[in-house]
Amino acid sequence: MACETEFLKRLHEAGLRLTPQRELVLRALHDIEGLATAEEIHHLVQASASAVDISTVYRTLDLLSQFGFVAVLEGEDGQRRYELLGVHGPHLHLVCQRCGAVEGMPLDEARPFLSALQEMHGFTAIPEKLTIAGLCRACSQALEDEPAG
Amino acid sequence: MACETEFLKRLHEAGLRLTPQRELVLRALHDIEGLATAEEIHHLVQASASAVDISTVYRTLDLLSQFGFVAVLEGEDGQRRYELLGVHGPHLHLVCQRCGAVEGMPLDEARPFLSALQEMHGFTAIPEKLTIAGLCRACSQALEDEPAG
DNA sequence: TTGTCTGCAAACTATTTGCACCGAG
DNA sequence: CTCGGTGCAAATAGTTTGCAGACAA
Repeated sequence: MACETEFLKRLHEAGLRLTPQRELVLRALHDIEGLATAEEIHHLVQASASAVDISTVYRTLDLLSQFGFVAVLEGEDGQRRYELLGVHGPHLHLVCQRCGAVEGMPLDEARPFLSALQEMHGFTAIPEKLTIAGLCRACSQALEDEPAG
Repeated sequence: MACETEFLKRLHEAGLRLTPQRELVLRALHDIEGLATAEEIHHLVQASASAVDISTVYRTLDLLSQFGFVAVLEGEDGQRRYELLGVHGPHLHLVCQRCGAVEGMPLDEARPFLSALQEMHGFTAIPEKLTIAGLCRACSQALEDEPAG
């Protein structure tokens, strides 16, 4: 986990410390390999250290997002999801509104679109934040077959 | 407001009624011409009828979104924003993370990208839900001039 | 010692729900 | 008379905050 060394460095720069709790949150994010809610992360952390409070998880996630180590996404259900950046290469998320599946899409495929945003609107998108709602292949097919959904 | 006639029709089809409260919510959405929180809508409605409760606003917004008349977006601050569809033409939103400005972008400009999603991932995006976080022209310039932000 | 970090409990906030009454068809 | 709709109040649920004690530099 090279991310841990990076984290430690950034913490030190800011006069902060790398505590076991913070390590565990980082590890949980690393293990999950994708989007996770604070509660899910908390759950995973508690498997190793049951005394860790969820408020500590929130505080650590806040720290990690300030450092730019994790992306924070607003879910359709009003819950935030967190994801460790830089582990699986830059990507954005396709979220199916029907089954909830989340597919990662390499950023390169969106590059022309993001450039167009820049050129036509002077808008610099933050791709880690980009979440696209829609229907996955399976679900759009299912809805075609049975339109009375 | 042609939308009102449409709304009435859909309500009747479902055996529901067009009440003054529902009319006011629709009018508020129409007047705002963009994204608004439930609270903002409630505020506007109360200017005409101070007794209307915010729970009624929520219930009406829910109804409108079920009918596909309004889009519901999750804001960065954990608040939902609502927008009447079909009034300003299909568009998506560019939200500046620094100043909070929201710019509308015609859907046509995103069409190639949405087609690519379909072809490469079999994913059918719901463009009304598409919110792109980033920096507007002014703010990205401001950050360049003064990187110690 | 100095300051950060933590767990706990309580506060907050946006949203949802239960319920009794009102009112249109 | 029958049901849908409303306001009110209370419940939820995710997240944030205040605080006293624990702990590292």
